[in-house]
Amino acid sequence: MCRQRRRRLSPPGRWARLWFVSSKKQNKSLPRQNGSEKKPTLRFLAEQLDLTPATISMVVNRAPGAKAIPKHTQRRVLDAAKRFHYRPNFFARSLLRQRTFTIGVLIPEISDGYGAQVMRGIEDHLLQAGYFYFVVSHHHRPDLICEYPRLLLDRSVEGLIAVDTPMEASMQVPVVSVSGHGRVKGITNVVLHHGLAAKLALEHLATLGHRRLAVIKGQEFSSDTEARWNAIRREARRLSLEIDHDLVVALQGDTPSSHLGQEATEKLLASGKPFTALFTFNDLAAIGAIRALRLAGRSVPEDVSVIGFDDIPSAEFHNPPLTTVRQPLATMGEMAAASLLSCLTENRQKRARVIYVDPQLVVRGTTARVGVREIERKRAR
Amino acid sequence: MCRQRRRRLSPPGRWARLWFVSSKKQNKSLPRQNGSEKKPTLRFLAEQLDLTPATISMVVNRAPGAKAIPKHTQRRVLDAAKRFHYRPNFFARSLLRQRTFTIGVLIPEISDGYGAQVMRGIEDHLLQAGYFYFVVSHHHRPDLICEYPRLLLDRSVEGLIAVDTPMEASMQVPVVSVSGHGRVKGITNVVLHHGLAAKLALEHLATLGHRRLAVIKGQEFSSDTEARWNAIRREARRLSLEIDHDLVVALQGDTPSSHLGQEATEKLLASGKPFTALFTFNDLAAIGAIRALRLAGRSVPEDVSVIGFDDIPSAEFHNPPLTTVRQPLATMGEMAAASLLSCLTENRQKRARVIYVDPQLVVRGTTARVGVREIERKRAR
DNA sequence: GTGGCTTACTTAAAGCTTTAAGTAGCGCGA
DNA sequence: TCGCGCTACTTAAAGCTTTAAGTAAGCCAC
Repeated sequence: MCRQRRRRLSPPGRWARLWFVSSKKQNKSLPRQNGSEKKPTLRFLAEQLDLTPATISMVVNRAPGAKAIPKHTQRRVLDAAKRFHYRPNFFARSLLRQRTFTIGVLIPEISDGYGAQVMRGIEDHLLQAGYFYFVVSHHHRPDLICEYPRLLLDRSVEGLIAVDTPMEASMQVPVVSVSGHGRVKGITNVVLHHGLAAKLALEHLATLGHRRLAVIKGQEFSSDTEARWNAIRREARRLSLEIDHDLVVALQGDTPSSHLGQEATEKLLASGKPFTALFTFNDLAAIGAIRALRLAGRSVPEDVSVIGFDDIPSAEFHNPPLTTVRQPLATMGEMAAASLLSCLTENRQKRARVIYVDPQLVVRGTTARVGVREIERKRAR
Repeated sequence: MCRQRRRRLSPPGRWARLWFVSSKKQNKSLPRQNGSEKKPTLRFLAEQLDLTPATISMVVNRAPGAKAIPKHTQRRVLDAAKRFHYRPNFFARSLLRQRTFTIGVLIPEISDGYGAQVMRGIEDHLLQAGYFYFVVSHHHRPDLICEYPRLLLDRSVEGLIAVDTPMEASMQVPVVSVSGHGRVKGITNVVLHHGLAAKLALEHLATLGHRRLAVIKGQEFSSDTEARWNAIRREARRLSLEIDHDLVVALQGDTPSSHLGQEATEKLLASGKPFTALFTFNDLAAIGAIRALRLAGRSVPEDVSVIGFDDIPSAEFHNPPLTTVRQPLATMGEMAAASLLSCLTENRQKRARVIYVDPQLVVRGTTARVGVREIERKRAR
């Protein structure tokens, strides 16, 4: 059956057709009860123009097949598409093409400085490349860490970015980790060069004359905790800095906050062991630590030097401005996104690998030459 | 044609069928070249079990129609679904049901304290309700503010949440604003009670003896700027606080940062006009302002009291801790999400409205009784 | 006057799920 | 032996788009 022909040949046929069309049209284009106009579909457009959906599709997509459609028909189609604000249904298209241009992002918190910075990099890259993303924050809850990847896969994300989040190997889509837990088969990992970070921080402290160092480690669940601590120990040994067993504590608690750093520091002080420098797992903790030190009557940096980690935006404007090891968090997010997209577009079987990024020491106001009393003590020896 | 019957009746028919099935199966279940197993579909399951997709669908969804399916068949289906890790295709389902359980969120930045806090509330509520969301941050770029809503609608989001982002009225989906620009027809708006905010802050300052107030307004593009400034003026008049024309400046610049507050404060100081209190548009600006004041030799709060706005997480741990007007940002995000979802599920034609939330004054360490010099000057009068 | 080319489309299937409506076969009662 | 009702499913359409393959009509050439 070729409607077009019939129409050309027989006006009555045409009228019949038009009657049919308009009765259908009523069904289709009437505002729905709930008030919002239904979106126009290819078929609706086709009926309006007395063509078939296939034709419309080829024209609006400028598909190769559209070459066979004469210019005036193309214009007719394009005009109608504009007039009715036609936009292709993303889901129908995804269903057919098996592409969704959607990525899932797993992160402990979006709302703290760390997560937010990484997200910025991820977002930048993804949106620019025409991808959208779902974010889910799991607050380190194991049930959510297990469930969310499934839910994201249900929504046909094409890939996953896991920020500071443990992942199993066997996902059906490419996965890139930022600060991932160890090497996992098939997962590309963007991680900081912890060795360099430790070197930068500890050499800085050593140069300032510090010998007795306290350390606040991260929580168990954080991917960086172990690697960083190992790097610190190694570096301390190399520089013959003392790290007393009692002067190493870990952050306790799930929600990122300076309170955790404050509490950890109180433990450190309670040990009674002397220290002149403190290296914390992140800036948030450093800021809390400074408060604890001050409340205990020690001034920063005169009595104790403090080095943070991350360089979150508020570090610079803290009083005194925080000396810290900068992680290029936004860049790491960007790299993760870029790496993931290249997995998707290029040869899919790209080797999983580790991408190292270099930290940077940012010296500000919370580190200083070791205090006078300490110097005197050293001379006495 | 009833395959099942034929099978039961004639073994040869069954073999033919099985041969057909297994040849098809090969097509379907073979690992694809790109390495990842294709996801099993209803049809695949149906072929495995020699049933039709409809049956499988009803069973796995526990649809009313499944009552007619005997238990042992149900078990067979459910077992197969589990064995092959069957998960329904979200897109096919959305296409049919015309529901996507997806929301779009428009926000200037996710990565600053303000945006991140609001997002936290939004995310909490949305994920709990089974919705996912796309976030896009537009950095106040007009082209993006115009384009992103369209892109989100293309992806069939069911609603939009606009955080501090101007929106037109005519979206095809429900829209809820947080700190929206003015009243827009059809858009529900979650806004702070600016009158109360101004009252809390200025009464606090007045009680401390301050008379000469400087103000840092927000940028033009920020929705709250005007409303808050009007409220401050009204309240200042009521309390007969002076606000010299030269002691009102606006933040300049697109990227949220304490630098903007520092620069604004430098302008204030350059005017040469005296002031003993400063009310800033947000905490970030307050923190920058404190730095500028200190660099100019004025201590906070001894010489100048500073009040911020928002109560971002770092406010509490600033040194000195920041006195500020707390916006319940996470709650506002939650309310926006809740309001949007109720639009979607309840009677769709819910009246657009304004939801006011109350700020709270958080007195910390950056406000104090007006300084000695100022008191002497007052006495001299 | 028929074969073949061109033009301008159309057809049909695929992608996957859901749902109302249909039906083959069987057992039972009249 | 017909009809009814039940069981256990199946069928077909809908939701919207894309694509390869098909084709009606007209025209030209031989």
